[in-house]
Amino acid sequence: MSEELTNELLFFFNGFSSWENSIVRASDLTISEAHALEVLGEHEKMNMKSLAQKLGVTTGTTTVTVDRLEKKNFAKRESTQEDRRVNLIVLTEKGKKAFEEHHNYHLQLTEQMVSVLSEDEIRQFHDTLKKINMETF
Amino acid sequence: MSEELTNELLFFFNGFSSWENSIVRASDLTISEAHALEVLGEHEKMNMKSLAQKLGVTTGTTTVTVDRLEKKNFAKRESTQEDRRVNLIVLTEKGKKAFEEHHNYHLQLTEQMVSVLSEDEIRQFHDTLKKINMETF
DNA sequence: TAATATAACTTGAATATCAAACAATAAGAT
DNA sequence: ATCTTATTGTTTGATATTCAAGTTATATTA
Repeated sequence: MSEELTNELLFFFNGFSSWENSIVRASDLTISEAHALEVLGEHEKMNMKSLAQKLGVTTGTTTVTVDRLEKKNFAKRESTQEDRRVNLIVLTEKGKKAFEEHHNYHLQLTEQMVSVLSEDEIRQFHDTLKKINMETF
Repeated sequence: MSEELTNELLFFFNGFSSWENSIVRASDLTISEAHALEVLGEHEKMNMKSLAQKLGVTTGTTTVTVDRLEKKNFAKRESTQEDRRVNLIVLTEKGKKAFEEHHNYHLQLTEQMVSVLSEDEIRQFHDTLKKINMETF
């Protein structure tokens, strides 16, 4: 029952991961830089702690990643008056452009995935994902 | 149009990755060992090259991973008459058990995901995934 | 003010990964 | 048959990824 669905799901995740890795390797970003960029692109300003949480890694790891993003000029740290311990990370123009480009690849993958589906199937698939995301993750 | 669906997909993949990582960290396997185990558990015997391909890494990387699996007694290399360059990797009893345990977690996650869906939705979801997997990955 | 908590960084160590070079073996060509 | 080329897997050297634990600076609470 669930066995077959599980295998399809694993194949799906696996396919996505491989695709993602090959996209990233073809860019001038490393994997963790790309992951950080994906998150930062969706948020105007973000402190280290919430970025770390979103990425599912420790703040120490995030420090290293943001160091590199900063060195490569994709992002920069901004301090804030309210709490002087906090660093807000913002994307530079270069960072925003890199995010857009990366995001476009995601859009293209989505288009390719749904190209085999009918309008109805797409809608249904979207609804199902929403439900699962709300409930499970 | 595709924008929203893309975001749900990214959230979905992200949720799965985080879940997978936390499961693995709670076990006595590393991430790459677990990935190799996932593949090896589905194949009786597998040579290094095809294992590397399935994992989406180089054979050099796979050598290291299999070395550790072997050292930890989860798998072993077997040589073959037909082609003496080839190493066939097989799981030990301990490896098979670890695979089963890991796979059970996947089954549980699937159950949890579909618990919000109707019978019809589950069938539809399954069909859609099959189509996408066939076409895209 | 003193004690405690929090945000981010640093350090040291283990893993993960790649590209390139290498060794052993197989397959194909002349 | 032997010479050349291709393939399988390992090794090497380098970089990247990550964590846990400890540190520093700043906030919050008692």
